[in-house]
Amino acid sequence: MAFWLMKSEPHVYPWEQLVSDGETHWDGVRNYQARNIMRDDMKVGDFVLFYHSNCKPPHVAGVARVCREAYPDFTALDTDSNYFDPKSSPDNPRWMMVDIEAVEQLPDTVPLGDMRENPELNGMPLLQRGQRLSVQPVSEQHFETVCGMGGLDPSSL
DNA sequence: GCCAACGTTGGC
DNA sequence: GCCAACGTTGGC
Repeated sequence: MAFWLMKSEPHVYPWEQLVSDGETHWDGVRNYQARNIMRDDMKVGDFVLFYHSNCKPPHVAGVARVCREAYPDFTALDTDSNYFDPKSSPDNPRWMMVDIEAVEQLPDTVPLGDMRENPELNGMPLLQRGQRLSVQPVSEQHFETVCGMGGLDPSSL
């Protein structure tokens, strides 16, 4: 069992949309490091902190779970998609995605500033300078701390 | 809107 | 394989 954090801009795909969809395919990741994490490391049942970036304030909104392991990101093959990549092909798909499902909304969203101020989160990748990865690892301890800050008992998951 | 940090591209 | 130029991310 591993723990992850995934970023989404709320005006692109908000947490509320995941709740209403139930589950979704995480298309559009075009960064090799993030792809490798999805392809090699994310397993069904892993928990995911759903993070809203590029908003005021940035915050963790809810807990999701991986419900399908990596498979080709078909938007890379779709010429009509903003995520189209001419270097990807059906025989040799360059980009991968996983599916995630909503698990629990945090009773209180957890703002980035609060996370920075919490010494229990020291070393969390999200808080490192210049961190831009849209899919990143979270330790179990940090995962539980963030849940707690959001008013969610992680042992209830 | 600014800009620091980082990733990618492409000429050489 | 180096590295300058450029594009993107994302907090502030």
